[in-house]
Amino acid sequence: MTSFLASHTSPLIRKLESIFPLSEGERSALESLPIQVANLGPDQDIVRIGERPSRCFLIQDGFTCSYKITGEGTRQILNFHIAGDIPDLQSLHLSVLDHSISTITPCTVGFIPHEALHDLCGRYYRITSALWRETLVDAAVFREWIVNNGRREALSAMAHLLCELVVRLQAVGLAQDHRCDLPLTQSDLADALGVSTVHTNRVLQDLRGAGLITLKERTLTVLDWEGLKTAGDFDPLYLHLEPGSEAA
Amino acid sequence: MTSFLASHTSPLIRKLESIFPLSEGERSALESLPIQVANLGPDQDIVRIGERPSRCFLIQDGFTCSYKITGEGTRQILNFHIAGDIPDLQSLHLSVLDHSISTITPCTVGFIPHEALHDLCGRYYRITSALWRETLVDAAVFREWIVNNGRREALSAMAHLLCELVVRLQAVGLAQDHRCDLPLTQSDLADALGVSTVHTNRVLQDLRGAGLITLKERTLTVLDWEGLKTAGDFDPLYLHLEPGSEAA
DNA sequence: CGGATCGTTGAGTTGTATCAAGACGGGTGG
DNA sequence: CCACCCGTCTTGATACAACTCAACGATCCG
Repeated sequence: MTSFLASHTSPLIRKLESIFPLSEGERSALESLPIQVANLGPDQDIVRIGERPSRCFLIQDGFTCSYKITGEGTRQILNFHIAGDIPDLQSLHLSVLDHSISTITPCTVGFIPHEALHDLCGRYYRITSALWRETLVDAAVFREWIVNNGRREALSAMAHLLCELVVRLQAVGLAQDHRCDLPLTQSDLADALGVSTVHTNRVLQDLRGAGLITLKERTLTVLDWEGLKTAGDFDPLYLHLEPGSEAA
Repeated sequence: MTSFLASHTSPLIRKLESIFPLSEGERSALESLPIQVANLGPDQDIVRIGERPSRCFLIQDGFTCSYKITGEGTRQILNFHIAGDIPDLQSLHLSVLDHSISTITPCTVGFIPHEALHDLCGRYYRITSALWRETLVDAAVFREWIVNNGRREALSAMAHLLCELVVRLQAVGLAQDHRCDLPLTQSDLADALGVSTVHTNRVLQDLRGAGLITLKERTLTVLDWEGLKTAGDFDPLYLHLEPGSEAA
């Protein structure tokens, strides 16, 4: 189930290269990061709240989500993570995890020891900056989700979430022409928006009825991108994408 | 209204020292940061969404908040900031601001050029780590606010928010015995929780009626700390405070 | 003293939750 | 290969949390 391999850092290298061109030394340091690849099943916790991890993981394939469970037992999803993301990069400087992260689909992930990352950051300030920036973009997404959960009604919030997912998937080549594989259940979407699954179902029907999307058999197609953006009050500014990777 | 002064970085130095003891070099580098102090009036934007700032600001005194305005014109407050915070530290690596920050009370802030911070970080990896950590704690607070807005009812969310404010104020010496100055209007609280001001008013009355708090003339007193924590489903883990600064 | 801001209250409305039940579909074991 | 099961999606009926609108009281400040 688990194997040691060098040079499984390509999703990370690609991401950093979209921010600045890597030097020889930077590239080879990244390529020689020790990384332990694992294949995980669906709906399986990767790390849990309260733990003190000694490594981060890089998603190579699949969907994961960060979440918390309230005292009343309801789940709130905090973010979805896709290929190229390092969902628990924060654990590099926050010793205790304040949320859990679980797979949604089966996933391939690569574990990288904190020690190796600290070593890398100590030597290359630009890589530190780039990794720091990654965590700052995550924070920007959290901010937008506060707005989504606090000030948008369910229909608008759903439209916004779908816009975000399409743009992010497009940025890593997992969506084309506003169409993508979206392996989320209505219950996952409900827990991301903080609404019930019943209401999620009705909201999706409304979006379909308005001719904005189709969503079946885990495939999302945006039929009317401008309409969906308007319905969701969506402005991709907060995703801080580099020019070029943005959606039309 | 604005003056140049050296050595106005003491709130920052105190904060970093709570994480690790500073070396001679680190301390003197921090003390010699160029900082431009300004006194600002209440309800005044410090930075605005869309701007590309070339400096960060450190709060020396007063309350500020980060916020966004939705397409429908409603405000969502994303976080409150108090003395010692650097609310737009993220602008060091994200060129465009994705939200605005405004004063609530009159404030004293110190502006620090990005250039000086980059220079400092390039020379001292531990300071980089500490500043990075600050932004990670902010992100952890955003995560908790997603839960607050998504999965808690207004009464519970209000209790949670008040718990957070008391603990954070206590950590910087601005609250004692679960009592503090809280210069927020009900409208501010409403915009933080994503509810209407009318409902905020009623929720506060419920908390008073339950004997959990008093709140008048801008002074919050928690009468029943355990009760408020329970009502708000509050666990301070996500604030990542150092042991010692935590509330009882 | 008048105006502005903030807090409070009541009445009616809307968005969303809950409960309950059935439909659909894919996988598994007999 | 069929029967069954389980997770997911869907629908209807009812209940509740929170919103809006409107008005009024309290304070503070110029």
